[in-house]
Amino acid sequence: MSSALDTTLLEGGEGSRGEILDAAAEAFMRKGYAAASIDDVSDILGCTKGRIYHHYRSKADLFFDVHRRGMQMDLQAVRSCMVEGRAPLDQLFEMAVAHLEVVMSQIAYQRVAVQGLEMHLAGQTTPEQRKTLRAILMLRDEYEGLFAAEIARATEQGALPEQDVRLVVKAFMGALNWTTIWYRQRRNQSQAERRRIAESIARFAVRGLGGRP
Amino acid sequence: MSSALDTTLLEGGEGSRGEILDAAAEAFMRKGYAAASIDDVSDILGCTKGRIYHHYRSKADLFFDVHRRGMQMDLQAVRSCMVEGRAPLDQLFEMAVAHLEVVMSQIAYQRVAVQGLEMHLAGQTTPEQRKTLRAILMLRDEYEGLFAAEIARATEQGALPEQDVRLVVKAFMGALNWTTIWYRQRRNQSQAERRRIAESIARFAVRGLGGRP
DNA sequence: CCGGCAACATACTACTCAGTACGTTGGATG
DNA sequence: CATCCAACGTACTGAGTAGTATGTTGCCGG
Repeated sequence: MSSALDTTLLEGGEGSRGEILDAAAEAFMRKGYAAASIDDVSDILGCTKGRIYHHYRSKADLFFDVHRRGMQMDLQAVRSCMVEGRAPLDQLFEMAVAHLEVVMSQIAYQRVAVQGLEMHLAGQTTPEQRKTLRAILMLRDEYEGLFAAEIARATEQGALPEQDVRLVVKAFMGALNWTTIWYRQRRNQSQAERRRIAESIARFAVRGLGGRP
Repeated sequence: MSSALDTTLLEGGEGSRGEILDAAAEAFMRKGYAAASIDDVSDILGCTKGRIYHHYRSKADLFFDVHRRGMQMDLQAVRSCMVEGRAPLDQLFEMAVAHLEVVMSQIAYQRVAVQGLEMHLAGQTTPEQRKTLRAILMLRDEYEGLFAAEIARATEQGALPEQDVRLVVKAFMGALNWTTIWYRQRRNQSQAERRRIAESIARFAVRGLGGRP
């Protein structure tokens, strides 16, 4: 007898809601938010719009849920790889690798998350939806803050040169997140190969900050 | 008595076509390709669709022209900053700065160019349009190739460690192009301030390759 | 065994918007 | 001064789609 209103919980991935989220992520990735229709999503699932509108009040709400889920994936992966006492630069490297592995394994959700970020400018939303969007973007700020804090720690310890953290963290995230744009899933691509890609990009990002290789 | 069919020339910026291009870049930046309507473009110009369809056969053609123009801006700026005999890492730094200054000064065109890149996956185009899109994406490959070649040169000279150039050039471009997503034009933002931002990001990118600061 | 509700499907409506067909005008040309 | 055409404006159509109103079904508790 689970509550039918726990939209904010992270059950996405199980049950009917989870299937809808996966299909929506796929559809939004392929065509983008505006071009993807609700019928596209239901076609992927082999059902009709009725099912989707039974669970979500609007297309925007569905999109936001996919976006939020993508951010939660990032947050969980990166948080769980953070350990006390590790050198900040090593920590940053591991965080970057963790982020990249989420990007490559959950490319649909991650591309949607980037779309949501771009959508920020286009104010094509109702006031209530803007509130929701704000909340998700705060999740993103919090996420970026994890990296920024680690950069600041490294700087305090003298492992990085003094610099504008607000600025370089953008470049840092850019080097990582650009992967959502060029990366394509290959068949027979081993876990090890993805790991190699993640480490290469992560090494680039940490070196970019001024960390010695 | 200028030819009325020289669509491929880079006259965009002058005359009626140039105004349409500017307005289209603005509209596509604000709402994205799918969400922006031709009427949005004509509203910006204070005219009607008639004017636009007199110059462009379809919305996609207009978008492609904006995309192409954006790439031409990049190519011109970067090519004109390349000089013979300069050390590859210095060259890369200057190229990155040039790219970033185009991004910040022509944010609309550059955001559209990134959209066009993302659109590649979504095959929402006719066969003829796909051909056009291919041609523009080849422009982009050529552009990326300028950076890749310089990275290879630096590696040959021992200024950079051996690494997967195909991969790191993606991270390099990512650090630069991510600027199209977070950068916002500020009033009273001096040319010097923009220069400082460009140099910070460029320094990050070159360092990421393994170049000594 | 029966009422009730969650979880859908079906069948619509209203609206946006790309593209078109055609009218209008002003200036260059002869 | 008549003609012609580029450069628009006006008015319309058709297709696609978000959202809704209303069935239908199967399961679950009493």
